Amino acid sequence: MTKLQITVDIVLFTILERQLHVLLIRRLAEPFRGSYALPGGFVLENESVDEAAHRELREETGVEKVFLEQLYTFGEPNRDPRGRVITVAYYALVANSHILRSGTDAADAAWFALNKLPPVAFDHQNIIEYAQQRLRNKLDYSNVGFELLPEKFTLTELQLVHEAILGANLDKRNFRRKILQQGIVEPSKEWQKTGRKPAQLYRFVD
Amino acid sequence: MTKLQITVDIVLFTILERQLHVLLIRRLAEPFRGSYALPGGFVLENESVDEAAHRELREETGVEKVFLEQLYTFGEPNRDPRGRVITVAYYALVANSHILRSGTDAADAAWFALNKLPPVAFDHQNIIEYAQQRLRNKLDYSNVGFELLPEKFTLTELQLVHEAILGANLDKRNFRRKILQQGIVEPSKEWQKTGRKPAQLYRFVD
DNA sequence: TCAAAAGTGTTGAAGATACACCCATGG
DNA sequence: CCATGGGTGTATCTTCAACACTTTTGA
Repeated sequence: MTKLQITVDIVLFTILERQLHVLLIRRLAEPFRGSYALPGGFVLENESVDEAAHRELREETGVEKVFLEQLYTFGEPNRDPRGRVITVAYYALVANSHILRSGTDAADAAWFALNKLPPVAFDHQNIIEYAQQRLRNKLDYSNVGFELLPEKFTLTELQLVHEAILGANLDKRNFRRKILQQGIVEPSKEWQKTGRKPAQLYRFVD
Repeated sequence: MTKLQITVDIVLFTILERQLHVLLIRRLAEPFRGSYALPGGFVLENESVDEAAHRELREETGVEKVFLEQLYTFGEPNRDPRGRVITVAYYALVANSHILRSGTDAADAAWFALNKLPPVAFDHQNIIEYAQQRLRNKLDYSNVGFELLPEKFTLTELQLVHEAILGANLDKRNFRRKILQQGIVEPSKEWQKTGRKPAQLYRFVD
């Protein structure tokens, strides 16, 4: 009897060039050596599953203190050729200002746009699609969009985040009205001066 | 090193006396011997986690072919005093016309209204609350309510299901209009004759 | 004839959608 | 001076919420 094992896998999203991207890591070991896979690893004896997800994300990508939420548990008997491995999938969001640590674990990590994914190991393609769907749904009834932005942001940047997640264009005036009358942002005293015309920087309020 | 184990636990809902009820089973073994717990058990080597949930539900309650959906995975290290046990929680819905099998496994199974739960073992109280919340949310954007009714039902019965899940009263005219214009029910040719005035029996259409 | 549950429309408020132009700045 | 992206209002439609009486039947 082979031992049953539990892993966590994390779908880490960010926005790059107005598109939703996912972090993948090239596998150095068999099986699926050389192909890309989600960051993740085994759950240790004395940590919760949530802690394992945070730890693996930190070890493999250097990313800490991010939004991280459990997604679904994938438990088909043959999803991993090494034996019986059940994985608890998570998804996480980082602003693109976060920088990936270049360490041994993260040696070959890279961001991929969702419509340009390479072939991925195991059932990770499924997991990624499931995460994307969850993120879209969640955008409707929560403030999850802010997790993909730095502390201060313009309303146009926020709109681009929503458009990237939904994969659709939104009307600028309707979007701004909706966000402002929800009262979930407040103007900071700063203006973004990098564009043609200065733009008001906002901050998320809880 | 103690072996890591995976269980499934199932929150089985039904409607009794206009109230949402949960099925609990009295434990015959330590720990928590004599207290109530959710039906569930260990995931076997060659079955998927979903299959394990279906199997445990069948074995412990006799219930088959019901709506069953994964809820959340609870993985705190000390949630089970026997050792490291991670549980994948599910919730399931049955019409109250389904009858519990009286077998050895289900010897002491009983339905409890959600506001009259006895003390329950492990972290099962949490799991039940989580399931109730999920069910409420799901009612808004899905047809999950029909799973708690027999094939043919009156609109008033459907409304009572919604009210039981939401814990609130609904306006009859608004409710009926909403359901009918969604086009998710069709009138059958039968009428329910048990009440004072005959009521149209409807059927769910997909 | 009375009690109980079935069935049926309208109105007002709020929220969502569609739509186009002027402004400030850097190059 | 022009190209770029920032910023702003209104009209319409759809959706949701509030609200009360008549009908059929069994007891």
